[in-house]
Amino acid sequence: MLKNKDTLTQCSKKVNRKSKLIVILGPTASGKSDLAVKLAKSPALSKIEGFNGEIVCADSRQVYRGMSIGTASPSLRSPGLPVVIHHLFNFVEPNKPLNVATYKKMAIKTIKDIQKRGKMPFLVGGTGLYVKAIVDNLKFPKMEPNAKLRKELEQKTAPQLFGIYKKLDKKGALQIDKNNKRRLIRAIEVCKITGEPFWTQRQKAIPLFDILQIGINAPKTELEKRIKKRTEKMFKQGLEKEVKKLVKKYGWTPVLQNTIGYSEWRASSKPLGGLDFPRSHSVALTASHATKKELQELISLHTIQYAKRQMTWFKKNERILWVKNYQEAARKVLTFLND
RNA sequence: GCCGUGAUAGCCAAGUUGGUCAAGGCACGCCUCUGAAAAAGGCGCCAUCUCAGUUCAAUUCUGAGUCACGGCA
Repeated sequence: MLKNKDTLTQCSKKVNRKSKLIVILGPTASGKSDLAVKLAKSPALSKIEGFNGEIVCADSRQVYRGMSIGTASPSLRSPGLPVVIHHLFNFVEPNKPLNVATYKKMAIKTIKDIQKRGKMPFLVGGTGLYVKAIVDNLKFPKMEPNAKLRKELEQKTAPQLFGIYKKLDKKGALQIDKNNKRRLIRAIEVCKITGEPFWTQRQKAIPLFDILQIGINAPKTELEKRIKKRTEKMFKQGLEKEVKKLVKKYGWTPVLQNTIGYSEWRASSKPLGGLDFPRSHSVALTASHATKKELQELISLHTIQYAKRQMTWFKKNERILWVKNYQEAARKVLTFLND
């Protein structure tokens, strides 16, 4: 049954069919990376001619160099798994932040290149916006962040910023998050420099690829358990050393300050009421045994919270096919490829 | 055993010289998302240790009890 269909679609494929892209997403610690590797090298799937996967990162932190342990980079995972080529991992200095728009350009270029070589790209990661940028082909306002203007606007209060924005973009003002300074600043930035209202510049373009989105998730309690275990493992793998090394080399860059597993080691990192976190944790970089344990708990908590936020993002995406295991995923991939 | 201090949400923690009391913060639940996204922001949820007294009215004042912490012995 599939064979007949196959020959039929084979023809049209060459004419105007978009190239295929498989997206694997889910919350942190759900097992995306392992699943992707297995799918990419699956013997069952390799029967299909030309099927041979390469992985492209869709994770806003795994792109940075030297942050392997804290971001659970695939480079140090599951030594038993087959070797698959990974792209856009571990390649940016943590003092040169990468943003969505730049990421999108690079990812698309990488995906197209993989397709050109006759291989199947797997976009793998948990950063909702990054995935969306590719899947929905988001068209970002062509306006690079302006550090000077941002600094200037940063001094103002949210109501003040809202006042400014209202004058520049009436329609946008009705919808924007009034209390969110970061968004207001970006919106003003775009309006001021491009001379056009921000809201009309947020657009989607025609999708670039024929996309299958596979989501993997676990029940909440199980995911929490896995996160705790993984955090413990990070400490054993030498997270402390990694953090120290990075801080020594780059200082507390915005990236390091904004990454779970790293920021917690910082002196001024916010203590947590619920955990009764001691002030002494400000000496985290020379942490005592007790403090380290608390630090580990804090990192686990932050990771669990992050996982929930990720799910909030993914829940909305109705095109995601949620699977429980490799078999289910493999079946979906097979159908997708034969389609 | 005696003296002192305290007891407010799952945790931390304000004010009320008596007026439907109940600020914050964290956790927890839900959500928003177009160049910082592991970011930023929004909404929701939960409370005065027990018993008695004074009073029109007690979370607040008084007494006793219970528990906790500190000191003395």
